[in-house]
Amino acid sequence: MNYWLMKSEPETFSIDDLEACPKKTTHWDGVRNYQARNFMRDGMRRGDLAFFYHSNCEPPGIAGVVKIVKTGYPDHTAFDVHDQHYDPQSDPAKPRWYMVDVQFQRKLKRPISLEELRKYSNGALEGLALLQRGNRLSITAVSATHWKFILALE
DNA sequence: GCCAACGTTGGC
DNA sequence: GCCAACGTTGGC
Repeated sequence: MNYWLMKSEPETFSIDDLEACPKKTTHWDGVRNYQARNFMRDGMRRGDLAFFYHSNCEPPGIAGVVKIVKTGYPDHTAFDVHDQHYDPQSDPAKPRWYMVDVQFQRKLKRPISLEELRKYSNGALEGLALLQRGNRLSITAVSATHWKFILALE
């Protein structure tokens, strides 16, 4: 079992939006970064858990927990000319971009803000990818130790 | 294969 | 809205 952190701008798609989805499940489309793709295509396993992180909002931070319920498969939005995430260089015969399905598990009892997480950047959360300088990666790995520590902050 | 220009992310 | 960080693109 692995742990992850997945960012989303709540104005675009929030944890409440996910909870409102049929079966509280959706596909995590639109990722157009190779490192993040590789995590979804090669790293994520069914049953893995991920923090749902709200980015580009006030305050940014971890809002809840989701579960990976379907492993990596081609991101069809890359094939759709009318989609915002269309990529002519991805074609169904050789897809460039992948996505997974995630299911809502729960919201945290209280959101854990980035500011709060940073307090531990030189301590218990040292090495957490989210806190690495200038990390804009939308999907990152979380160690089991860091996962437990963050949940204990609730 | 280098690297300048460009586009995007995301905290502030 | 600004802008630093940094991934990607494309000319050479």
